[in-house]
Amino acid sequence: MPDTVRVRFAPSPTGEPHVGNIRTALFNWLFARHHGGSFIVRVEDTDQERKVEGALKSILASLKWMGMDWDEGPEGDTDGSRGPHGPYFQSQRLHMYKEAADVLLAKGDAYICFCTPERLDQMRKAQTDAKRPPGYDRHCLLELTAEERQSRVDAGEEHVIRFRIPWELPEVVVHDVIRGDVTWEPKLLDDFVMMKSDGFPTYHLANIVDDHAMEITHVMRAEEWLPSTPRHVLLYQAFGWTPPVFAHMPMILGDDRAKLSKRHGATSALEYKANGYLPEALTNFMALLGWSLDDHTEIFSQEDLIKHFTLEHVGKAGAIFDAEKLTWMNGLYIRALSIPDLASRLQPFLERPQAEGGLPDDVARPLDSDFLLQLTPLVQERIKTLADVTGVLGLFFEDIADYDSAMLIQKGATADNTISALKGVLKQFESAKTWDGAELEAMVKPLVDELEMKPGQVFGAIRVAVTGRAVSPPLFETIQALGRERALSGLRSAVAALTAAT
RNA sequence: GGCGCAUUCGUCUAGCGGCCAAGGACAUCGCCCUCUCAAGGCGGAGAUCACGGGUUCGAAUCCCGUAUGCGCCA
Repeated sequence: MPDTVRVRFAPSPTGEPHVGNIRTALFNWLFARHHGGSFIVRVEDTDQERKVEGALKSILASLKWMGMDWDEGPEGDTDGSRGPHGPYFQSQRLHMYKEAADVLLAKGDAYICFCTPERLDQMRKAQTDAKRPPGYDRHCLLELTAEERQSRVDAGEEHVIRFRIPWELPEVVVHDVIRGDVTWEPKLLDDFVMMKSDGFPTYHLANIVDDHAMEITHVMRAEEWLPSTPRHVLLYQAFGWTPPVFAHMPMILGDDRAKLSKRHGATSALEYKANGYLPEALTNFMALLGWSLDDHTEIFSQEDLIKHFTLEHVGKAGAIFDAEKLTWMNGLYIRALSIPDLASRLQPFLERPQAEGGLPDDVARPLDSDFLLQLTPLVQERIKTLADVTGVLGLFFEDIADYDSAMLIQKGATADNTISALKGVLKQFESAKTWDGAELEAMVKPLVDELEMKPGQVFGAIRVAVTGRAVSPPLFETIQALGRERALSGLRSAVAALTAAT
């Protein structure tokens, strides 16, 4: 590899950080880190119409959340000054595009066009009707003299600048690392607009000018950009610049194989964060969307990814975003976390407002972190996302839920022996010297034999009595965490309820 | 409509001419473990490698065509 790899992630601040874009960022970032190169963030904000307030902030936050740091790019949301090739906001580099356009104008590789949208529509319609491929007919290049064009510009007439595609060339080929050589006929490409009438460049121009100025060595972007690449190659040729290496990565699709979009579910990286996914898991999962190392390894730390990521292993076909597999992987990562680490990640999810999935609002915040530390082992292997925690641990913070006393009677048990069991357990627990799960369990065991019941019948009854639920973490650890008072009162009300019912 | 890319189990993929009558993982099913729920272990089912032609002693792997899907432009 060349000594200094320089790659860039070039988001438009027009919306949420789409996982497709974040995956592109990840591949670029991994490539840079693998080769010891630079990762540059450049903000492509020339489309003022589509600019969305706060979008850039979310995009940068996503990168940071997933541990992708950049060597050059924005310092904050508006300060594009980190690095020697700035500014890194395209809206602050307009003069460079203007100068570049003037160079091509002077060389005759570009020309000024005054055609109105109405005329263009008419032209296209005629072409379509004649079953010919639509494309600009070079009206302003062929029908107008240079002097005419200049005088109309001087008169202040609205105009755009078009790139003159070298139709005389037999072919233009794009060398793509992933797909090999892809060839186009220049005749089939039309003279695209590179400068709009408002003085803003189009994507094509700005992109090439910046990639060249920023000394980008590898352009890695989604496959949807492949069709515009021949135009870019032609631009590089017109400027006399060496193009970067291109690599078009497979797209991320929804379950209907169409480009992943909002109607397929969560598409923003920050949504996954809010839904309780770990950045480690998302990173690992996304890396595997279009890339793989071998036939058996699939769990990769960020460090592993950096070590192994190469373009040779990037696939060609689009990949469906399988949220189920992501969820499985997230569970795996949760189980691998240390208890203190997990506890601190869980805390904000429990402390969210109730309406957003947190504990009931009458539970005091912040939560006691020692208590949470004690509860964490009980959830660790029972949740797949951090957001699942409320469902599992809620019972430790709420009053016992109302339940039908019939729930106390387990399969194969009777009201009578269940009452006896509960009374026996209550008596034992009341006499307990210490409140330790293992000791409490040892007290219950003989009772089970004595009553000739199955362990599950007794345990199940106790579970419902102390939690109000049929499902909970392991019983005696739960009872220990619940505390003596809560356990005893649960047992008492259970006995009372059952007795009253019979 | 034009151009381009892609096509291996439902899904993510391994495979770069013989090791493949195709391997792993998710999901699914069954069994084991077990106080519930999980987690974990074991096992099953699941792909005529889109289809049709070539090339070759030999093709999932190379070439051509067709189909389908997707993308871009309009």
